[in-house]
Amino acid sequence: MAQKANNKLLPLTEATFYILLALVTPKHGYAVMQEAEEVSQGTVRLAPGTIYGALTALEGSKLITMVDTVGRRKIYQVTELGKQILREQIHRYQIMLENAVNNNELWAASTSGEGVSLS
Amino acid sequence: MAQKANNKLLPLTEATFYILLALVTPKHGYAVMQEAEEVSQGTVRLAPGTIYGALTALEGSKLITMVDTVGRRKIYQVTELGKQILREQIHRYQIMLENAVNNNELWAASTSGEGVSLS
DNA sequence: ATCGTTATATCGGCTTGCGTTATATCGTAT
DNA sequence: ATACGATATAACGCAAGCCGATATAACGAT
Repeated sequence: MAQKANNKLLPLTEATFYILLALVTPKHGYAVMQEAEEVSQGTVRLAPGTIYGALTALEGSKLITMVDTVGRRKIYQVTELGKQILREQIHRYQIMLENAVNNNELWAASTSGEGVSLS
Repeated sequence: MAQKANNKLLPLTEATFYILLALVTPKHGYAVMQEAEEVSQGTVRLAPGTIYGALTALEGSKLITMVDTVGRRKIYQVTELGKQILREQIHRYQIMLENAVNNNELWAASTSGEGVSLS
């Protein structure tokens, strides 16, 4: 359960996060692109260059591995290391959300005393 | 309430997120540095260059504004736009977490190292 | 079988963000 | 008053990440 040593690879970008998450089940680049856009509810859009660059980098870092090739399609899958990193990133998101939701000022209506007039 | 128009500024990096969050209450650069590191439980460490660069950029994007100067200290505070962006980013995190926790494969115990079993 | 269309991957450049280092100002003690 | 340590800001350069345009392969239609 030692999850402290890998922090060289953190934090993940949103794009990388979705790519890794999609590859929990094996698939090829184009499919990752589509799934990421779908599950993110359209908040992330992976351009071709983004995904293949990321895929190559991720493979270099051993977070994903190529498990098969179907025609010219390369099928990738997240490694155990990749899953671990993913879980650590999730934890980071949890910390951020805790801080955010506990910040009353952030959610309060801005009619209170501060009134910073926009110049 | 989906504010879709501001998405030019999203996603925020983790560093930027914590800076913005810290500036919900006005403070100067160095203080932001300390608070971010504290509330993030040490997961983010803002080097000097990181924070002042970000501060300048953020001011340019009108996400924060300088509300006062105390000696040579510049006191910044998040603007209403900044808060809005912050909330949108929080929503993005929520979506990511939902996807992650619902992914059973991710949390399943790995039986034997790398299962290269194709589906 | 050939052509046209869609799917899939690669390359190269541009932008942005981050960290390192250098510099200025403040507080405090003697 | 001055010197020293702590606090605060700024300028610079490198690397990473993201995207657009482009090339190649597969597939269906005629």
